[in-house]
Amino acid sequence: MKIPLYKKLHSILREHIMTGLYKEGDLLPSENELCVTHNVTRPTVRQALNELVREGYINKHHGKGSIVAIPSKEAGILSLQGTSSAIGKELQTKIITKPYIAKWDDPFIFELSKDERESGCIKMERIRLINDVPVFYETTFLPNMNLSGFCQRNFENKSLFKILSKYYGIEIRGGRQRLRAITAQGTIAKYLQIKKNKPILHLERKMVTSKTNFSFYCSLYCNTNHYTLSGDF
Amino acid sequence: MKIPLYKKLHSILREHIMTGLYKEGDLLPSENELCVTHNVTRPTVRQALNELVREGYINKHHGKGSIVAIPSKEAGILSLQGTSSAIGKELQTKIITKPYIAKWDDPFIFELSKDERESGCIKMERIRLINDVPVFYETTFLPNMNLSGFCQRNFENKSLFKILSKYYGIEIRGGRQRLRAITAQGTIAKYLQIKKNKPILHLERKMVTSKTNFSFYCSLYCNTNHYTLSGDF
DNA sequence: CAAATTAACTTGTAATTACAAGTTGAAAAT
DNA sequence: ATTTTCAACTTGTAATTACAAGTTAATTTG
Repeated sequence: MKIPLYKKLHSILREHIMTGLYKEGDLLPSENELCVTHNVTRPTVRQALNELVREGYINKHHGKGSIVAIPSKEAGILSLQGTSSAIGKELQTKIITKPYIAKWDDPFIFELSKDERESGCIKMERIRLINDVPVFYETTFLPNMNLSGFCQRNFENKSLFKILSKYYGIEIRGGRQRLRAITAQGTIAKYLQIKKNKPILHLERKMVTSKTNFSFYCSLYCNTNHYTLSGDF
Repeated sequence: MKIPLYKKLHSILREHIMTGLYKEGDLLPSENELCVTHNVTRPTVRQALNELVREGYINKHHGKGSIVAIPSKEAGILSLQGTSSAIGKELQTKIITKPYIAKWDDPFIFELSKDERESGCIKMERIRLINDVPVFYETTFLPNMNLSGFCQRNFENKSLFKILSKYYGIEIRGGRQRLRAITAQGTIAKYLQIKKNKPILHLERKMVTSKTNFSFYCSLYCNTNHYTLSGDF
């Protein structure tokens, strides 16, 4: 396969930033230095750097250089946040049903392209717990396109985003989300271990990725009693 | 003033798209044509077009051309969307309490800077109705900084965003939002004309603007029975 | 010594050239 | 008439050159 030089350089530099070779606040090598070390010309280097700026990995300063930044990831995507207590330590992911190949629901929560409909659907149900208390009940839907070995993977306590990024080179580029407040009933109340008619949040989300025409979807029920859904934009 | 050629071209083309000279779906003149008509070279044209792509005004297709698109504005900000019926026509805004100067709640829903706390608060309560049915109950909090005549303005059926943009040159740049599902009680149930204990959505939002150190806030209760909160990211 | 200058960096803008690669429709072959 | 081929578009990638303009630190000047 033929990968453009600026894309190669871009992923090399991004890798160096992500692995910590270049740390936050560091000055990246100058454009001319990068030209020499990677044997390309300045327009090519600049194309790679512009991508990094766009993604938030660096900030450029006229006359000074490129400074490494931490990209504020998942902007706009709502994610969990503790209301008061510390969060992050005791987050668990429990698999209810492992990924399996199924038909798309009809009608589906979002409009599907012909390609997506024809390729079928990989479905998967998970619960997220904080301090052993269930907070999310999430159903994920992925089109069954070039995801070899996906169903065999172990998702227990692993991030779907990271797995898609690491093993399939798929990054989230954007998407659409819809929110409703509903009351917990039957299965959902059971999974979230709350009483019937308690208010919960229902979030339907479409994720558009870096892989052309590849989107995936999720339907998520959240008990917002102790934690909120929050996000930057 | 010295404005780069690619920026000039960029704003010319953006203007043409916004005024409708190039409509959605139209094919933009080719890069070489733009070179001739604007008397610049292709790298310059491409730089201008790349900006337009980044902003969502056009999509480029290898071998084909640049197709005009409508940028999905207010990305990340959740806004109202009808579930089925047509929306947009029958949206009303009703003022519950006109803007008035008050003290900030303590504690406030977001952390405030010293400047904000000292300047005091402009408070305002509104209800949004669709087809005469209340959907939002919204309290807005603005720091009382350089907003001369704000309390005297008429907000009935007017967009706060547009007023801030038009009369004060303030544009929304980003922000943070938090979501919870709760049950309607007392005042809120009354304003939204729903029964007690019905599930509603509570959204707390901080808006960061183009004016340095100027942010404003809102607390919003939404009946998501017939309409959802939705947004792109 | 302190201030001003300058030289040596940095990124920003821009023209020029060349070829690769996807798209489309007209011309040629079947 | 239908298919195939191809020429004429389009955008994508990349090297080269040149100068403008912001930043920094060493050097010169007062």
